[in-house]
Amino acid sequence: MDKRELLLDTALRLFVEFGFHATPTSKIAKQAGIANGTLFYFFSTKDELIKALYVDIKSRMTAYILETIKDETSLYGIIKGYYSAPLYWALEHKTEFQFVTQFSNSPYLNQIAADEIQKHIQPFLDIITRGVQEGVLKPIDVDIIFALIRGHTFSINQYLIEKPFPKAEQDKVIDETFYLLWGMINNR
Amino acid sequence: MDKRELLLDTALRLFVEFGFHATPTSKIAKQAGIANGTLFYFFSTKDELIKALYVDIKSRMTAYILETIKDETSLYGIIKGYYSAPLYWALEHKTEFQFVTQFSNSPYLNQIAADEIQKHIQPFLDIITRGVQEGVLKPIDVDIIFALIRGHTFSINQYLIEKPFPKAEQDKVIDETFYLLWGMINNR
DNA sequence: TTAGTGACTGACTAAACAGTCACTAAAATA
DNA sequence: TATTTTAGTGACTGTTTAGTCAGTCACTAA
Repeated sequence: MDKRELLLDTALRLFVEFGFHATPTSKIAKQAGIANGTLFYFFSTKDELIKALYVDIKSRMTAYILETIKDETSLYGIIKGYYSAPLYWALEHKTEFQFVTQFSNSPYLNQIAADEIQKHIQPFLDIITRGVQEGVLKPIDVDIIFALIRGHTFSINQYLIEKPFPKAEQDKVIDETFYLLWGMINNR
Repeated sequence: MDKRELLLDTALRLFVEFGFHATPTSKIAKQAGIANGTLFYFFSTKDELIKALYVDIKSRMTAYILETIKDETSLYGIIKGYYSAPLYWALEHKTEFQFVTQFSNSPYLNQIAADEIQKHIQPFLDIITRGVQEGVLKPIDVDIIFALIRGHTFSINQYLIEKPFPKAEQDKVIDETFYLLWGMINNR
């Protein structure tokens, strides 16, 4: 791991544990075993570091999701992937997921360009639109369906964090909650 | 509005706009037109102010929800109330709701005693438990049902913020999304 | 009328902070 | 080999910060 990565990794853990306000750059550098000035060599300001961390994590998560669904052909399979892949990723990357949640619900999110966010969700919106057009999904506003699926993911992630299960049971929870979700949006 | 309230109100708006890290106590006092020292007369530290604000808002929201559902007798009505009342409250108190969201997803939440949180949600958990026992709700883990309802509320709140509708249409969205939610958890 | 109280003030301070800068050591390029 | 670029250092600084404190003032009640 090079020093830039090491800084990002250390910052991640400190931000999640103490919050942005209570994590000085000096503490990040010290804990990473890297000189103070090096942090500012890689990131011009503390805010830049925070934003870079978000973009970095977000793109890794997106890559994982796209990799997971790449062989799915049915709408059902793709939507299930978009629901469950983030959950599996979150279980393996708890701190990262928590950071993204923290960041997304803070005023920092406004500092990320709208199209940077849009580009991550657009493919999924297209899929939902197709689902509605083909009559597989209920004829509801696409943004509502999107919000519901995403909300479902966050809810169940929260549930799985608060009640840690063995792996096999986790899979069962994810499967069964998708079944509930699918029942809600699917056009029977 | 007395000075304590004025400070809380000013802090609320600044925290939501700039975040905890970028809102110094001096800025809060100045913007409220109150002396610096007065802030520390009412709140011993900045952290205390932040926590007091959370507790204050949370209890006002809970009071509103309980008031809304107090005459409901059916499980259907109560659960609908627990879903929709926060949404109506959030629409009238956007900044407050955003603050609670921001706070809840930050490490500050850990500083709030677990039983302080529990006391707000316990009555609702009891209702859900009754619903499952009576066979009105699907036989699923009560905490899952709770997580799903709460997640639904957050999702639709987000949707309503991003797509502002006229009042009549808002009501329609809330009603129809509750219908979807009810279909998912109700034991047909 | 005096003594006390609680709300409130704003100048002040010590510590902490983000960010700078002059400097190296090593690697890439010429 | 000589020169430039890149990665990295850590002591330093100017500013900002949370929090303090000595004191004012309106009011109360004995």
